[in-house]
Amino acid sequence: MPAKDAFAIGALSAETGVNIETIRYYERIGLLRKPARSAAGYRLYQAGDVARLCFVRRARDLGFSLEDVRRLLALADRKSRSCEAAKEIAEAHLEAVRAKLADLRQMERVLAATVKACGSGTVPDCPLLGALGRLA
Amino acid sequence: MPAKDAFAIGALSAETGVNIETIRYYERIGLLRKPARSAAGYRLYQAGDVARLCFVRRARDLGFSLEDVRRLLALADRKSRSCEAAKEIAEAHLEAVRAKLADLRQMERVLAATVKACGSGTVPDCPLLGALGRLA
DNA sequence: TGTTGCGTCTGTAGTCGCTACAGGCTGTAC
DNA sequence: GTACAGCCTGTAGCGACTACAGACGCAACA
Repeated sequence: MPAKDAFAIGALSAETGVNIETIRYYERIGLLRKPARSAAGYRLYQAGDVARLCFVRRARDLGFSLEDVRRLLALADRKSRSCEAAKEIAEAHLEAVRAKLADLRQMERVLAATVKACGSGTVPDCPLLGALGRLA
Repeated sequence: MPAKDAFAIGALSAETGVNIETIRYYERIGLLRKPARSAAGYRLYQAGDVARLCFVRRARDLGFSLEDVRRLLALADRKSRSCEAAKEIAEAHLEAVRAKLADLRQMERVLAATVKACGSGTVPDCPLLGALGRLA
């Protein structure tokens, strides 16, 4: 018996800001459990599903992979007192973020310098293209 | 008539640091032109191909999309005196890089704070999981 | 009672930039 | 001759969606 306050996928999408197709995708890959269905086959969600999907969205916003999200969800479900496992996941991810940050900063520096070298575009032999390499 | 100093794909890969499969991929999508072939069908490259592929690699290292790389290559080929078009591409990309940088910095801040809140993992009710949202 | 128009369904294919096979041919060294 | 590395094509997989096509459901309004 689906509760009275059940709602369809469009409402869940609106509530969480997660695309409808993405919600179905999450279900397909087993990140979200399969919801109840109406007689016509419509997915029927409840308040708990909103919370769960918001959790996923926040984790995704923080850049966690879906695999990480899956693990974090499992941990949150288990309500284990200590959060060592969660912390491990987050720390590993934080390191990855910092590595990517360093890469991007480097890119930014080089790009900015290169663009600047181009000045107003009146330089003969574009230094930007030159920086990438002479062809033949 | 392929020049005497022609070499196969493995050498091009070693020379440029670009994976063999990636080179073939670049050729398939038309980023690199099709090289001459030996009697047995082996790809035969020349010095110019090394320069070209290095150009691609540097651009990729700077985060340009393959579509951007394609355009930059075309510009470099045209040897047009002014580099306005190249500058436009680079500036647009630089902006995208900066946007991503801002995103990542935000992620880093939140993640670092969250991990820190977890402390040594002895806190009851993991604040990390809590930050993502209560389930049920 | 239509019919309009949106919402939802499934299933498949496309995106980006590779990467990894499988299964076969080539070229060289011993 | 035979072992073994290198090369070939073609296809499928990755992550995380996104975008259809084509069919059905449902509520409102004339």
